[in-house]
Amino acid sequence: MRIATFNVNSVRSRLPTLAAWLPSAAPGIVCVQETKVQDADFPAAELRTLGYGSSFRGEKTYNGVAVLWRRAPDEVTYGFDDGGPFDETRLAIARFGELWVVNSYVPQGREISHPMFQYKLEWFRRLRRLFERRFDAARDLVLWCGDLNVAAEPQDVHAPQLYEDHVCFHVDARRVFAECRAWGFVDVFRRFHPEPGQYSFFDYRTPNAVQRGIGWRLDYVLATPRLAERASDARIDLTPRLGARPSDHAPVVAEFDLPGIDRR
DNA sequence: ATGGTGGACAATCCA
Repeated sequence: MRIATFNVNSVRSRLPTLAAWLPSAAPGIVCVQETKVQDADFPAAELRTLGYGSSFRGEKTYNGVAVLWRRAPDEVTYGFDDGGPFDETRLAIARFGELWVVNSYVPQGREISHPMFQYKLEWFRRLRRLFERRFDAARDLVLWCGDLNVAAEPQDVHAPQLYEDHVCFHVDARRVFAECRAWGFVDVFRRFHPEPGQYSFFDYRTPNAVQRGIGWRLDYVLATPRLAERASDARIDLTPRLGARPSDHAPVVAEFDLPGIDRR
């Protein structure tokens, strides 16, 4: 079972990219972020012609998450259930048999001094409490995917010394992300790629960023231990960037031995 | 120190 996460930066403008990438990459499940479309206008029919069903929650212009699948999930819920902001266009939880897929688009935070940065920190704390309430880290098969808008370690950004005050590398953002992971997640991609220079995000404003290695790892595939031990590979797929209008993010793709999920 | 590009949507906001 191949599972991917992909911040598409508008699912409608990225349809040609998806039409080229989905058949060749052939993921069974794709966690999509930044669809930037309200539900009435989501291109479900176009994705269906590519062989994928979709579950989605979006809004006009901003945010939006979707789960693309070859075999339909048993249930999908959106947003938080803790009485705080629902953020249903940033969080989707889909169950495929025993496999729980948590797809998140974490708030970027804007600036360290901006209220949205505190909102971002609180978002990670809320997500950790959601994991605590809903799942058993030692037993359940939970996959946490998405654009998490944090470079976890210095090797996850091309010039860490430049970005200590950046909302995606500030020590407070890295700490709450680490505390959320510590609930019980393994960084599946990093297990297969311990080497530096593996980035999933390249700023549009940096010319030839990929070729120059000027990027960030902001997109993650994280798994509870029982799921992580079934992983056989993970990679950042730069081929969608070969198209005419690439997203600023690249997909992260991982392979899991989950025969019961494929054939359920 | 600043601005660089791209997306949505129609003047800026967000990343």
